[in-house]
This record gives sequence, structure tokens and C-alpha cells, in this order.
Amino acid sequence: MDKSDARQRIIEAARHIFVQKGMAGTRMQEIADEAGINKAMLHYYFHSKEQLFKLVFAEAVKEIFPKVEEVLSGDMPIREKLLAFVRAYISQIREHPFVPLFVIHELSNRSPEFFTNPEESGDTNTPQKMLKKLMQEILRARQRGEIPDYPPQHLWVNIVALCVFPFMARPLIQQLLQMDDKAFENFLEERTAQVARFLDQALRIA
Amino acid sequence: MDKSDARQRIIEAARHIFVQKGMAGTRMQEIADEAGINKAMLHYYFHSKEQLFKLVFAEAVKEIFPKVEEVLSGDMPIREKLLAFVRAYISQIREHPFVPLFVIHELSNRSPEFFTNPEESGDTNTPQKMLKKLMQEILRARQRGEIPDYPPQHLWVNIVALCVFPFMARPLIQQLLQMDDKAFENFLEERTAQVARFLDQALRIA
DNA sequence: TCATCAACTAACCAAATGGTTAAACCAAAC
DNA sequence: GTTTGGTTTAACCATTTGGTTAGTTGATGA
Repeated sequence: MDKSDARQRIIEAARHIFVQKGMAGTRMQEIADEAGINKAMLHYYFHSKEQLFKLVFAEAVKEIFPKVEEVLSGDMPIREKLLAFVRAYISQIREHPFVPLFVIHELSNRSPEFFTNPEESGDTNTPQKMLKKLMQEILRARQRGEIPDYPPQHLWVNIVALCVFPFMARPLIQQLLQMDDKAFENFLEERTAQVARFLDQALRIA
Repeated sequence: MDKSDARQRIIEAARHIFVQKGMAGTRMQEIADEAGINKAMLHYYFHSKEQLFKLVFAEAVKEIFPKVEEVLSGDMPIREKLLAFVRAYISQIREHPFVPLFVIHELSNRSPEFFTNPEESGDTNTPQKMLKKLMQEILRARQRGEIPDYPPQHLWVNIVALCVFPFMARPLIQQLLQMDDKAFENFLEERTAQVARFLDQALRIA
């Protein structure tokens, strides 16, 4: 069975509107309208706005956490690995362009433990642990002289910034660089290659 | 005279709360409380929430637009100029760490022309024009072989991303890299030097 | 001393909003 | 056919929220 397809429609509508307008800016009525149902149905399936929001938010967090374990856990040289990460991550974000801003904005006024994924709490592959491993890998590569000696945390933040920022700051960028929508789409097309190249240069040893 | 200091207190309170919670998440009552006045006073000085918001927002936009004309209009070589920009811009953002996320978030649901600064409309030094000049300068330097041939727009976005992203994504970064507040402050201390170095490397000619 | 006017307040209002309720609908089980 | 139980709805409710009003205060100037 569909397990009631209204439920699914609600989730999709909620997701669409929450991501666009944020928790505070979203009206339950608007979600109901977009899902094509009565407002009371929202409370039938999810009892409160808060609960519905948490569900959407948790989903969103998963979408921006690097789902790139294969890339990071492979055993290629660090430089290629980081470049592969860039490609995989940009492509992932591109499928959910508005999610990073949404997550970061909502996170900014909430207690930090709000987004520890509770479901897979026993899992050893939590993003934090994966990242820690990557940091160590970067350190080792650095000691072996394969890349310049950037502190791993800065290097990591640099990479993520290069990947994610253009999606978050789209309206600002378009305004400042006078791009219309088509120009910006084109800009995004080039983006993967350009970030990869920029990073590649920055990783060359002196 | 003070031109009524209540007015000033209102603006400061509004700024504080709007920046933290966004337009939709802000309650007029909360602003009134923080300003230590009656809610009706808000409407006495600024007649609507929208108007008060616009004022705060316009102020905020100015704070994140690069106020670094001296740096950009100087005539040092492009590489040093870009490095000087990084230093000046990070230091500017550091004084208003929450403003970039605020502006970008509010911008994301508004018509793009919302933030064209109307006051100095006759001014020739609008940020767009300054940027255009910088783009051309980058192009020329590139043709002269002083820097690698990154498309100027990508290079520009890269630089801004490296400067601004850590401030916007602070809670995410702290969570993922397991930094407490002190560790993050320390991270920011190092940031200017690290971004400068990363950029410097990326700008070396092959 | 009194008129004036900006600054200020308490009380109030209408609309919006998250949430509830009681009843209706409707397909499957008996 | 009737009962049953999940699904759906219209109407309703209490609170919140942006905004207003009518009136008070208090300093200034004639």
C-alpha cells in the first residue's frame, strides 16, 4: 500500500516550503494548500508544526552531509581524493541547491545538539568520525610532503566553502556580478572544473 | 540633542533581533522589550515592521559589501591586492559575524532589486562597478601571465567564499569538526593567515 | 500662566495562526 | 446490510501578533 499517499504529499509540500521560507516563515495553511488537503490533516499525520519541521530538517541535514563515503574511504592519493570529493560534493549539492542555506540558517538559532542524527547512533561511520579520519590522512600526506602544510581543518573548510558558498549566496552573487539566471546556470556548469583546478593549484608543493 | 535616544535604542534592538532571528522570526514586542519601551513607540518612530526591517537590512547590506575601496583602488600588483583584500574583508566580517547569513537568508525570498542602495544612486562607485573594474584588472594580469588563467568571476567567488563561509557556517563547522567555542575562536584567529596562504598558492603561476 | 507639541503609555482591535473537535465518509470485515 | 476503523472535512477555539487610538506627560515658549 501507499501508506496513504497524503502523508507523502504532506512531507513533500512541507519540505518545499520549509526549505524555502524557514520554520518561522512557514504557515501550516500553505503546506496544506500545496499538499491539496485540509489543514486538519497535517495535525492528523504529524501533530505539530515542530514535529513536521524536525522530520524535514533531519532529512535536509542528511542531504548536505557529504554522502561521499566511497570517495573518502577509497585509497587513492590524498590529492586525487580531495579532487574527487569536490566533484562528488558539488554534484550532490546541485541536486539540493537550497538546502545548505536552510540548514545553516535553522541551525543558527537552535541548540547545537539539535542535529545529531539519533537513528544511527550506534553507527561507527558518523560524519564526525569520517572527517577525523580524513584529517589524519591529510596530516600524514602533509608530513610525507605530498601537499603543502595547511592545517587540515582549514583545508577542509576551504574545500567545503568553495563547493557550497555559490549555492548559498546565489542572489548576492548574481546581483554583484550582474548575472541573469542563464548566466548563473552557466557559471554553475563551469564551477566543478574551476574549483577542482583552483584546489589543485593550491595543493601543489612549493 | 540626541534626536531622541529612544529612536537609537530601537534601531539597535531591532538590528540585534532581526539579524539573529530574521524578519519572519522577529516579534515587535521583543524589539520593544529589548529597547526598554512600549510597543506603540515602535510604530511612533517607524510605522511598520516592514519599514523598520528595511532600515536594518539596508544597514546590514552595507556592512557586508566590501568596504575596501582603498584596497581595491590602490595600484599594487594584482596578487598583493587580492591578498590585501582578503585581510581587509575578513577583518570587516569579523566585526559583524552574523550579518552575512542574515542578508543572504533574507535576500533569498525577496525580489533581487530589493537591495540596490537607493540613496547613493548617482554615485559612480557602486559595488558593481568596482567589481567590474576588478574583473578587468584580473583579466589583464592573467593575460600578462602574472596569475593563472582562472575566469575572474570564479576567482572572485572563490575568494569571497573562503572569507565569508566560516562565519556563516559556524555551527555546522563546530559540530562536524568537534570544536568548542574556544577552539573556534582560535580557528578564526588563524583564518586570515591561512586563507591568504591558500590563495597565494593558488595564484602562483605553474 | 497657559497653550503647544513632541514623546510616551495603557488599552484595545482585527487578522492571522497553530491547533482541536465532532461529525461525515468510505472501504473492508463480519 | 451493518459494523468497524482509518481517513477527511468544516467549523471552531485560544493565543499571538502587527497595528491603532485616545489620552497623558512634561518641557518650551509666548
